[in-house]
Amino acid sequence: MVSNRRIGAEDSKSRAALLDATEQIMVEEGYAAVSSRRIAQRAELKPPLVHYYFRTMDDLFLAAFRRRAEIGLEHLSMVLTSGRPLHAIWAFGDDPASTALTMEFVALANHRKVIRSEIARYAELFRLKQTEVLATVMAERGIDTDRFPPVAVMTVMTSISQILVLEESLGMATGHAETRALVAGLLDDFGRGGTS
Amino acid sequence: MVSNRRIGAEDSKSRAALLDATEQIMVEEGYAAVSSRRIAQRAELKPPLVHYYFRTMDDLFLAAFRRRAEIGLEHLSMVLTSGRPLHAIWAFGDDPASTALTMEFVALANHRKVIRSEIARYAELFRLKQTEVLATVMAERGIDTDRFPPVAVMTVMTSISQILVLEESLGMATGHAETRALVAGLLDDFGRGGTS
DNA sequence: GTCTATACTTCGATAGAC
DNA sequence: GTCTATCGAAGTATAGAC
Repeated sequence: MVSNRRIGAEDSKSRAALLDATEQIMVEEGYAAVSSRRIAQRAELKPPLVHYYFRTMDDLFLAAFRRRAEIGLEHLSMVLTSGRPLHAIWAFGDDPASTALTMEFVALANHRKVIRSEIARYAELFRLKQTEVLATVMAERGIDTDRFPPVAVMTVMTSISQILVLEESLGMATGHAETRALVAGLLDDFGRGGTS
Repeated sequence: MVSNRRIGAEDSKSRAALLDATEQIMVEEGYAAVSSRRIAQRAELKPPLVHYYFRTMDDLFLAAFRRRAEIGLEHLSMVLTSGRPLHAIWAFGDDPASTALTMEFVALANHRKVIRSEIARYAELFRLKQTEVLATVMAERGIDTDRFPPVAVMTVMTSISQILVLEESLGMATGHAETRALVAGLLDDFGRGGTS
């Protein structure tokens, strides 16, 4: 049975504060540390307010994810029209704060089923958008896109940056400097228009 | 103040059952779904038994992680002496079940500080062990290890397989087939002894 | 439109009986 | 070596006051 309880306005200041608090707790302590009480405490509001603005915790997480994903899409659009699109694509995935948050949402998706499809949907959007730009650059540089399909190169780039950020958050470092140097070198080669 | 409460034997059947249950819940529902009551229910034991065998939940997670990591190290040792070490390294990281569990532990580490250093320690161990074998193979094949440091290649391979498995668990597929084909091709090239 | 009081559930953990 | 009884804290969510 669906509840008829009233729900707070979307442009409320408190609502935004609750979403901000949610993000902060996720990054600092992990998604499992997010609870209505902790969020309210962080936002300096009363716990039940969480349920006034978001009917369930799923609704809260969904709203937090969508807000962040939309910001990311806008950011990506801006950045891809910059002078060095390849480096821009790499730098985009190499941002620790946003990657950490993304990985928390992915972990969250494992036991919040309603989150899963939304994450997958946006992740596909990001990949396609980035791949589009990458394909253009690769074609311009005369790189063999049969041997190196842009979508595969894009997937590899994303994988590397995400895992590097993830490992660094654990305090790992083995192989990181070498990997970053390797990627930087390859990006420079691609940028100059090597044949492989 | 340290509790003097008694603790169960390490070779107890119930203790092993509790660790099994912990793993199952982590994979199926995420680490946040693991609670002493849920574990006991899954293992068909009484809830307080969890605290009899593990003083705290941190102790439980630590024991679960160590047990799995040691199994992984043994598995890795066996696999690396096989006929096709490159493919063995790749296949090792490309195993969905173990990767899913690993990613849950990583997510868990974000708010269970005592887990973090243990995960990092084992992850470094794995990387060094795999890199050692990779370096030997690359040297044999005459691959330029200055331009492609084995530890960087190893980091990249691990990144790709982990992210592919992770994304697939979300229901994503964009770029995966192309990426797997690209990796397979490169591994074959490396295996045959290309110059780059 | 916003917040408070509160019900109900589940959690981790301990002491002590068997 | 295992289980019962139980405490205090924290969780989600709702009804209703302001």
